Amino acid sequence: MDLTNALAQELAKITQLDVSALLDTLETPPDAKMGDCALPCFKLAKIMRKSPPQIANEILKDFKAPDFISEVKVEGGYLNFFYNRTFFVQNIINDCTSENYGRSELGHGKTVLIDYSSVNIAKPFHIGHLSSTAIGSSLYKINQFLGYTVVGINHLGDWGTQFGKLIAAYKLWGDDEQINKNSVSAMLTLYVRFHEEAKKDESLNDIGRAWFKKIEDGDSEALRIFSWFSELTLKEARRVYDLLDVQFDSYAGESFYNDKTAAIVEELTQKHLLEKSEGAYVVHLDEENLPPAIILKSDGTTLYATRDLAAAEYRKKTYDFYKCLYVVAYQQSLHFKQLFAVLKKMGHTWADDMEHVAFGMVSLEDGTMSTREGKIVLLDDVLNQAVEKTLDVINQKNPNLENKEQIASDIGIGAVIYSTLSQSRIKDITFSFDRVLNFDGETGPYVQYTHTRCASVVQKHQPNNEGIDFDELTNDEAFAVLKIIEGFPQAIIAASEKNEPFFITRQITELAQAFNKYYYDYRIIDENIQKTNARILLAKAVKNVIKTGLRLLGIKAPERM
RNA sequence: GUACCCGUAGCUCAGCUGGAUAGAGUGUUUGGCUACGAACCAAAAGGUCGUGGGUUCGAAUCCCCCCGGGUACACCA
Repeated sequence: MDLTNALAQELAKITQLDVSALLDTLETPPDAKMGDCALPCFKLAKIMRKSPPQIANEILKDFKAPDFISEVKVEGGYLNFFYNRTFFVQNIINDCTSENYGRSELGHGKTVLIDYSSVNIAKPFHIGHLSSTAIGSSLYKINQFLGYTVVGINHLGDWGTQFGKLIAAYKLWGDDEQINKNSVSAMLTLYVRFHEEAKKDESLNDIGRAWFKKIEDGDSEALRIFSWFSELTLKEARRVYDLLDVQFDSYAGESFYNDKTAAIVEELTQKHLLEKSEGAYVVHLDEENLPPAIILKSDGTTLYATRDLAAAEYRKKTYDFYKCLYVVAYQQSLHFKQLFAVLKKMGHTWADDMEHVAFGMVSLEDGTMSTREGKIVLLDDVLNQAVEKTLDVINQKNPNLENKEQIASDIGIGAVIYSTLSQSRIKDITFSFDRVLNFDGETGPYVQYTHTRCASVVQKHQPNNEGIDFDELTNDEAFAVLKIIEGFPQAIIAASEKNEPFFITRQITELAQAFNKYYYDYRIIDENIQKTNARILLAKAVKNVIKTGLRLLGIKAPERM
């Protein structure tokens, strides 16, 4: 039962206003002491031509408090309602101890596509890739929890002249043993060396282009080398994905769409959208106030945008998505605007169902990252350091803990994921080890710690059938905890609508804070069995909601730490 | 030059479609482990919400002008 909704319906009877209008107007007071729900009467003042306090008093006079409201007060122009706490507690507590609390069938029968992480073949996995991976993966879990059918797509960066160059470098200086041993870092070394030498010797670029042509033409040697590189890269990526608990349903990348671009060019031509301009073929987007989208280069070859058009059509045809999300850094926002605009020009109204889920860029304290210059922080290093630090902390605080390595991994990696999902995605991040490895305050370990506290106290309690004294949970501190829990399902829906996993991070962090306060002010297990049962129920609820929230972020919730 | 994004406490960030005294964390100073986990809790200090206008009963929030920072803008992905 949604209390705000119920209250709006009661108020509608008196004020003759629309329930939905009242729902929009009702708000939560800034301080819990003022009330649990408030009706500001300022807007009504104009219509009713009376002062706001006067209106509030008149509504109060006619208001017959239903059983879920215990008190109503007028304060200034506000009408403040207090929930009947006993009613509230009983209403919420049973639902929220279920694993399915917050789950819904909202998205039943609808498919959400999420394009995220998108690794580049032969490029290292660095912290710049973490945002897309963590945000995308979390959105995957969130939408799935809301009943959507979700398809996770890793749109591989596996097409382009660069791969011809890489093969050329391999043919010149490559060492199989080195590559098998050091995988991506060996490939990167080759690639960097190629660029250095090409500065001195222009002809190398021609060799690179020739090798790329061979890939395009399906030359067996070129393909063999390339797929070998791809496999090695993906093997490394998959190891990281396993650590981060990230899954994909498709690895169809750029090369997959390469043979589907001709149909796009054909379609654009038939629809008279393609125009020749400065040697290239473009779609003009003047009406949309955007620069033209280049579809074919002067030499007749395709571009990234062409393949993305092909991918969009393929995805719509294959999955008939309800929504298609591109979790890609904001640097590419123009590209996506153009992509969506071209699709609309083609008559694809479903382009409105596509969305660029943009996020801020990650930079280092001494500037932007650069793969070619080797100025990067590898995700592996960050994860390893985080796990190592966790192990140190465990050895210091809880040296006899069983299964230390696994738990250190859950917490260290959780800390890293939490830190990327702890603010609105559009904000830029300056990477700092100090910040990521800080485990105090609003951090992953803090939330996990609260979870283990709950787990620990719940485990100490002997189950019984002596009954539950729900009034034990009506004090301010317990009530504050329960109100946050009550808001959890809405937070999940909001996270899905706005594509902001951070909404969940915020919700469970606030929950942990409220519970930790409660935990210090009240003893959970004491002689009074009925009261103890109630407090244990609260701990179970908190444990359950934190666990669910963490799972939606892709973070583990250990029972001990 | 054009477009988009960002600007809130020393630092990192919340603040929902406008509402009551702008909140957390961190850092600094200080207090709390002989009862369920101190990766915790509590207290102090810290703000002309970048500037200036406008709309409104009411603006951190909406609109406009500036200022500062970032990103992107024709054949890379």
